[in-house]
Amino acid sequence: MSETGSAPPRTAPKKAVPAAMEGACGRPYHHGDLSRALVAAGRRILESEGPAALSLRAVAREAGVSPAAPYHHFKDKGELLDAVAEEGWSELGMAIAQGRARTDNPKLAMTEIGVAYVSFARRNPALYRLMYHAACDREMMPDLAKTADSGWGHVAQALIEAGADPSDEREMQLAQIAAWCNAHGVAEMAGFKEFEPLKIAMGGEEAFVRALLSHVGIFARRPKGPLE
Amino acid sequence: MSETGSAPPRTAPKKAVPAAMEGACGRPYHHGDLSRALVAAGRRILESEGPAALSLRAVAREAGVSPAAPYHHFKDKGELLDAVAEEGWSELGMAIAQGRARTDNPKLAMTEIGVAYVSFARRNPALYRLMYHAACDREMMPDLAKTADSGWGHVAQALIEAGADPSDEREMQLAQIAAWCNAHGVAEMAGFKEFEPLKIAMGGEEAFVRALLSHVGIFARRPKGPLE
DNA sequence: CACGCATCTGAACGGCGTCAAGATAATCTT
DNA sequence: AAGATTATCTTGACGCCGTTCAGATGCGTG
Repeated sequence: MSETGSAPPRTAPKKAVPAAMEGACGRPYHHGDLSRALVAAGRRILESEGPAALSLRAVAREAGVSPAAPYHHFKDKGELLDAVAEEGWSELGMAIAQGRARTDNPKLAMTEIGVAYVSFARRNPALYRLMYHAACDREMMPDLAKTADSGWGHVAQALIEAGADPSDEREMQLAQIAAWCNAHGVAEMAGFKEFEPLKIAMGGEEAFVRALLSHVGIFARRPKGPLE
Repeated sequence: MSETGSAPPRTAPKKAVPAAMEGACGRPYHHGDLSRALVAAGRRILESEGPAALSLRAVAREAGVSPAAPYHHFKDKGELLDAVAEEGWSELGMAIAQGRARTDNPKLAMTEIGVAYVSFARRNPALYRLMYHAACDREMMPDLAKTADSGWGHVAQALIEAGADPSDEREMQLAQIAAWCNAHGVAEMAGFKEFEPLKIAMGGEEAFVRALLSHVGIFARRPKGPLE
């Protein structure tokens, strides 16, 4: 009961709907699977009203349940937000895969991955912030950085294809982390209002982001080699 | 009365203390200059109890005044936090200057600046987060990035000394922004618990940060030249 | 059908940000 | 020096928040 992510049907298929009382949308028996509805409601509020309006009560209201209902699916507000963040990380992983697939040239793979990362963060700024804080405050590392077939794996492979030495484990790890740091930095700062004129002068935000990333080293060609 | 930062004696010298009723510390007439006391209290709470405990009421409590007292010095909670953030940016500017002064080699200046930036953020994680959000959410750009003699100026000069072309205004601007993005990214992500083993294996956080920064391109030698 | 259990509601608690009205004390005017 | 003015602080209140708990509701099983 006080456990966290052990077994509650967070994403469970929920057997089957008892077939009755479908109120326009789908709300099976008591409510249906509230967990998913709550996560969705949270995301909707986050996008439309901003993070300041993302209260547990508001989420419950949006989902049409009482303020206490969420506590039967999440230990507290933080856990609900974690679920929203997790959904975000998963989508970011897919965005990265799509970005990687956008080019055949291995030398450009890192750039496309970086652009995809930043683009996702810029399209969902509030969500990205939530994701980052969830990953940072709790020790909850996103799957993105754990499973080989998600974003992290693509980064590793792109680094190898760009000439990194896969046998130097520490260097590989450092390069991956450095790439993540850079993408994160650009993702968060690309939205500053003060850069607007420069963005316009460069013909749009994507050009701006590409320039920033290419300045960054890892995302441009990087001939490898010792530091000095 | 409803004005914000027009004239209230935020940092004013306060003429003189009426000389009387000094209760152990310095509290001139009604309270003294509450503004400063509130900012200091806010910072103390932020450091000791974390950002979640940083409520306006807690700050007032810490400063020994009623919950409504701060409203005679700040329009709302946000403005008080902005004041805390501003103090932080000012200190970061000094930290950068100190970092720059740590080496005579112009080629290493950028690295030292980056290390100083990240080091400050790592020593004051909650404060740095507050600073970043203040700069990001409001359009309040920190002085760091405006006045020539603060951090920004040092970055520009370091870039020039490292071989950047000062006549190419756009490139200079981009390089500065890129440097800031990178430092920000490393500053925020260097604290991830999952990197702990790697940090230890590298002999401490500073070595880790230096490696990350050097991977980043701008902070290492960067031979300049077109992208491809 | 009756029972058990997961799910949801209603009411309540303390803490929060904020505001309006009143008290207090420093400054200004005369 | 005395009264008027103004800045400063307190008290009390409002609505919203996160959270808890006792009780209602209705699904699934025996």
